[in-house]
Amino acid sequence: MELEIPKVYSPDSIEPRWARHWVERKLYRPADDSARPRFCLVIPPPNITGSLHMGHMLEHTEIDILVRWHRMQGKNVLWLPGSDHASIATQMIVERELGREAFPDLPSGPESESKWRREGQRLRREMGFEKFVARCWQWKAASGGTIRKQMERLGTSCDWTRDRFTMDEAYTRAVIEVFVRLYEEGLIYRGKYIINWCPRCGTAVSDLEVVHEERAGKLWYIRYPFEDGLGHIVVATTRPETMLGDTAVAVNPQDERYRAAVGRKLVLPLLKRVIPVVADDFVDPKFGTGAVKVTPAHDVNDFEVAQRHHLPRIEVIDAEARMTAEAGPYQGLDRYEARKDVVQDLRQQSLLERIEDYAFSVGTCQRCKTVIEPRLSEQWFMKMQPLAEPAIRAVEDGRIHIVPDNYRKIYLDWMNNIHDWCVSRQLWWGHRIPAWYCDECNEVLAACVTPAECPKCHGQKLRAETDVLDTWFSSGLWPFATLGWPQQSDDLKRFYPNDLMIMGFDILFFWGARMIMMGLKFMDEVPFRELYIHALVRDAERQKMSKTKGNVIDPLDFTERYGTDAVRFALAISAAPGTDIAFSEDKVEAYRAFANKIWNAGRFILINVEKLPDKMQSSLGLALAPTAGVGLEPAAGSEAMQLADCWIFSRLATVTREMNDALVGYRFHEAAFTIYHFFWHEFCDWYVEWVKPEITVPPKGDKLPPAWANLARVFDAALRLLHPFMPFITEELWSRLPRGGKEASLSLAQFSLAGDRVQDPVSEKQFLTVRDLVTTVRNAKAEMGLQTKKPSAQVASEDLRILELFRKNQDSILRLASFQALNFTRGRLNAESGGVRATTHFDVRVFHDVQIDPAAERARLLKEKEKVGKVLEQIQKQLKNREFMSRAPKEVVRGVEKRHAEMTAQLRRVLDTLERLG
RNA sequence: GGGCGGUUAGCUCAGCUGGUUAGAGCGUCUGCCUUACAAGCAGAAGGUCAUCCGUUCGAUCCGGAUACCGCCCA
Repeated sequence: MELEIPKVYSPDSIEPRWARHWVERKLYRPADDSARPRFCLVIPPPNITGSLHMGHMLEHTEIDILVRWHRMQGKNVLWLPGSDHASIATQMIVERELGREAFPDLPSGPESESKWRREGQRLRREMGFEKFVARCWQWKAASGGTIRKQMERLGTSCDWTRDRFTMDEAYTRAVIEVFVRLYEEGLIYRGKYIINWCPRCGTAVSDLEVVHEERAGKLWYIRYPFEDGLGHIVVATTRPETMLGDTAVAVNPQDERYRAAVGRKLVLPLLKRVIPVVADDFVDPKFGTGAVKVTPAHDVNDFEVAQRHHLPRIEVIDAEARMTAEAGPYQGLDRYEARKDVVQDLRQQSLLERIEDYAFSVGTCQRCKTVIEPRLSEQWFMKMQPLAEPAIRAVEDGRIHIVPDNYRKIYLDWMNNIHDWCVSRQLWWGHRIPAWYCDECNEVLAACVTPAECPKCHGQKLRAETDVLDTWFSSGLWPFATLGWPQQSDDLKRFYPNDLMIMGFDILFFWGARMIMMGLKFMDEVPFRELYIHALVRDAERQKMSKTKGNVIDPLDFTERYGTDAVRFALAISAAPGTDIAFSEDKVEAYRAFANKIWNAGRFILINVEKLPDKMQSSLGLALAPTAGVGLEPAAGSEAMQLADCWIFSRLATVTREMNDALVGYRFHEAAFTIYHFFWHEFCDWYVEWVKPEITVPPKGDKLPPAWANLARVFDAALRLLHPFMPFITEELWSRLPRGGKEASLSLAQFSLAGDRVQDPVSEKQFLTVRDLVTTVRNAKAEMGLQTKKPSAQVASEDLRILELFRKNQDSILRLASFQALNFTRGRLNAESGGVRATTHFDVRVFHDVQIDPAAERARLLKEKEKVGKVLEQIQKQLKNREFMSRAPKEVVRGVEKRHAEMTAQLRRVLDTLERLG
């Protein structure tokens, strides 16, 4: 019979079964017509190209803990899952796949990668829009569900019947609706500005998608001669090849050195174009020579300078980062080849004054790491300031609460310095911008349905926009578009605004900020009440995990080896708000051990349940029936039992409250630690050990012993508290307990059973005193080398109540400390024969027949003397301090005084013993 | 350049608004296969809370400076 419950917990035989069960039974659909309070959040949608990484695992663990916790508190819970279409990433993957099919025999490596990619891009254009997008859908159907499968396996308790995708038909309608409305209100506009261009992806990207990197570079000092042949100006640049597009040189108007030069003309080296010297405040006199070249078509700042001074904009670098015809002899060269040639030519013409080493920051494409080319380009933009203002107010006035608090500042900072957002992408996979150009009157129009004719000139020649929208445009609508918007659906009415959003810091601006702006704009209400920013999972050395470093930990690999519960718990107990997590295999191992501990506690109980007569088993089931759990209280038992029961039930109530408090504040680590400590070091180490005799001895009569009811209830309650953290093992053990009713799942049961009325500080204190005695004598035994012996002991105290307490609990004390007999004496013990331990409330003498090493005993006592002496010294200093005595609160002073008495007595005893020892 | 965070045991981290002897996991050492669990049990060692100055009766905690490390933004 015992073979049915293996000694070692093996999650792999249990977790997949429950994972399937939870999904198949659709347990996590909210009730349709619930009067219960609700709790709702939407997932930050993982993208379809991804597979689950440690960041998701943490995010989903945190969300799932909260969701299960709320659900177990009786709330009507919706956690809505989904994924986003990842415009650039998906297109890249599909293109590469096309390229691979074209050159299947190339070895893998970066060279082949770029060849595949280039060929894929060519093939895409060749096959055309329709076919390519069909191919993307095909890929999505085959590979886009990876994360969903992984999430299902991990037991994520979301409502899969509401799974959403950003390119679903309904969702797409929402995206189009939003675009058209914003366009009609003038919040979306089209224009030619400097944007971030990725030459490799062949598309514009937003500021947020550019990653700045410090690089070692050079500063080239170039001479620009004056047209009149009288001298020259030296300009410094990090990008000499862009000089071909210069249309001016700028200096600061306050700069004395150049005052006379302003207004004069220069001859642009190499191309011999005549350009003016202009004065502009933007120029930093301390940079380089204080004179900078102005390249309006290839630099944001220069673009603005050019606007102010009405300078022409000459494009010298094209979409593939090659030099244009405007670059004259350099036409067709790649930007870096051109740099080399330009520098060489300048040197030859003695126009290169010097070259300095210079560390500069360069923007790279978040996707492909290619250096971004700032480029003049016609794109669609979104005006952000009008949208940002309400979003700022919502956070400032507390309608949205950002946790941890420091992110609030970061959010506000970003919002206050917001720039317009380039939302168009020169890609095919994504939401096509619903705009048309009239070839007859040049009108630009946006509409939800394809217009038949130009509303302005009634012309028929309408050309559809081919650009798609930035993926993040659609993500901004996620909290309401997933619920059916623009329809006024029931879900939308019931679940908007969401209660919470949990996301990583890396997407605070991409998503969090934009969701807030869009929610306020289109729903006139915040998208969520709280925004919790979770930490970053790093490796054991606190390094960021990255594929290039090769330090990525695959959560699924760990899950297979250690169990989902162990990985979840390791994450949860490390998840202090605002602190990154140093994750390691050691940690997961430690919490696998915890799972094993839980398993064995369950094993102990279940093995012994089996031994109970059937009748008692059903009584036990009744004791655990849901109705019986209300206001959980210990059943009356013997006096000794009663003490442990009152203690553990009281602790249970405290632990429950502490966990609730911790979870309200997103202190996952605290909640996890609280239940860990309770389960292992209180329930297992003390309670189970205490009640063991009553559980393992076959019960007499046919009434269920109260010890049984109590043990089962505490275990049951502990499983409930643990469930949000370790859903699998708790579900398994809970389902194996005898039970009166037939509940579908622990995940739908009540979280907390213990009410505050079982709080019992007196019993708690008494129990701790008894525990103190056990620990003290165990310690004495160990230090005297008596671990294998079963000695007797004498216990003395001046407090008769303590002696009485010990006497009442004598049997348990003897058993737990492994002693033969105890006798009790009023007063204190002297130390003549050694083996005495003194504590604040009692003394203990361990009788022994072994020779105690007097030197070791002496050393121990000297150490104690020193320790106590030090503490005492501090206390005395405090007590002598008049200011402390008069100013500190009375309780604190009283506490110190009490402690002074205790420590004095203890020191005296130690000195005594030392003296007797000789 | 602007802003933010960190520095606590050998390692990784807790320590919630200042108040008894600063905690945990892992690691280390000692003794145990005690009939739930060796992924375990019992016990132990290990910290001038980065440095300096200040506020306070009292500072790991509050303020300032320094050093080192890290992050974000431009």
